[in-house]
Amino acid sequence: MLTKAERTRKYIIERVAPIFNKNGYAATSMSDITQATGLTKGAIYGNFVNKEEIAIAAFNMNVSELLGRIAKHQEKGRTPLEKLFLITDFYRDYTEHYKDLGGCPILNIGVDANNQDTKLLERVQYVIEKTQNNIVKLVEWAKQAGEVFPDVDSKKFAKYLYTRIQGAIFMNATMNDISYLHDASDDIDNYIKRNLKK
Amino acid sequence: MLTKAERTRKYIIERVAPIFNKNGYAATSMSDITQATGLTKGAIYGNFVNKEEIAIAAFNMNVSELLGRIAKHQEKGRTPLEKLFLITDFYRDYTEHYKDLGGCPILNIGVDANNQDTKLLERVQYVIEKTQNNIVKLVEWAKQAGEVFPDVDSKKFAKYLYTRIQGAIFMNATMNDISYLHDASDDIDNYIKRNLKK
DNA sequence: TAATAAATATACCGTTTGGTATATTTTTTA
DNA sequence: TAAAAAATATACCAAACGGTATATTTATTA
Repeated sequence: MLTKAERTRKYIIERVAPIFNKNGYAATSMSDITQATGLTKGAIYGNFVNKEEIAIAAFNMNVSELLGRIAKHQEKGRTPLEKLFLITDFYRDYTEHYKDLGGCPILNIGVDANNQDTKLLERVQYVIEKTQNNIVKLVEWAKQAGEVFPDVDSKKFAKYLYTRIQGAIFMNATMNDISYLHDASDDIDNYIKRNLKK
Repeated sequence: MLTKAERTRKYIIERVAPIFNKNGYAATSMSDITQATGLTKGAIYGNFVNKEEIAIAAFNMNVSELLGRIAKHQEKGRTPLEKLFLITDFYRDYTEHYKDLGGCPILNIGVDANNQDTKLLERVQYVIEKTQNNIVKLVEWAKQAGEVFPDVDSKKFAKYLYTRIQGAIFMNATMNDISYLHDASDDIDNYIKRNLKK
């Protein structure tokens, strides 16, 4: 069983994660945090050394939540290629996830932490690298399964997929227009069908 | 000739624009502004009603500077198709411009102003809309010039181009890797050659 | 160049900031 | 259930926040 402090810590992060994601680091104040949690500064600083640690924990939670949802969505597919298509499929109704997470943590914190917070930026970079590697693994698996041409540059494809989606996420968020995500998903699907699929 | 106030106003904006672009609204303080300009609060508030007005003026300057550079780069081309290719060509060494502007104002302020500042967000949306319309006009011109197939969906293409580039700008900024921009430019060029060009 | 107007500097305002020392309460252990 | 430990609340800190009233300086006009 979790200790009281562990439960409180988790509770704080859950409550605060969407706020940091929406507002960014500087625009999220300690009083925002006490207000959202109903706790006092004593409780907050008893569980975190400073504001930055809360922001990092919040980002980590947002990311694991997002990646968890993608992984769950991918369970519908059996073959690696099916799982690949389920990534773009996930982002087709990203707005739903967008709402309760308070936006895309990679985009929001990536931009927010740039020139501001080294630790946070390094975490963002790590997550992007890791996510791209997962796509690489999927493509390599698809090669072995004979679903994809063996000469495909899986790293280059992973970067393409990720970048195409992130651009669409930004445009969707800024222009409040879901079609950017739909078009991106369609594009990537067509790319796979034309250039990867045997 | 400009009045003293007009010169000061311009000077303040020039000095402050990259700071707002890098740090975002909340993380840029009035003391950052007085420090960067060497002026006092009296001088600042004599020329602007509040911090938000400075931020908007800074964004406007960053955008017109960026769009001005693109327009200048496009002057090298004569036909509409040449001018289209010069857009992607511009972004191939965007890092250079990235440095002295303090990043891409559309990306940075688009993300920063979301959920934070309505006026700024509306300005970002307006600029995106306008920029996309410029691409639409260019494609329509290319159609009339017989360089591009008449059945091309110019609006959809403009959205694609813009989104593909913005994604690459984000990835370039976050991962500090120029290859994202190179690949994006190459992709778009190939797309034009395969789907637009007669 | 003297008077007027415009622009900038100074000194201050109340509020909020992130953070902390300590008192109190709650949970755990014996 | 009593004592010890852990967790939370209270009350406070100096510094920084955005903003303003007014004094001083600099430009402009006559």
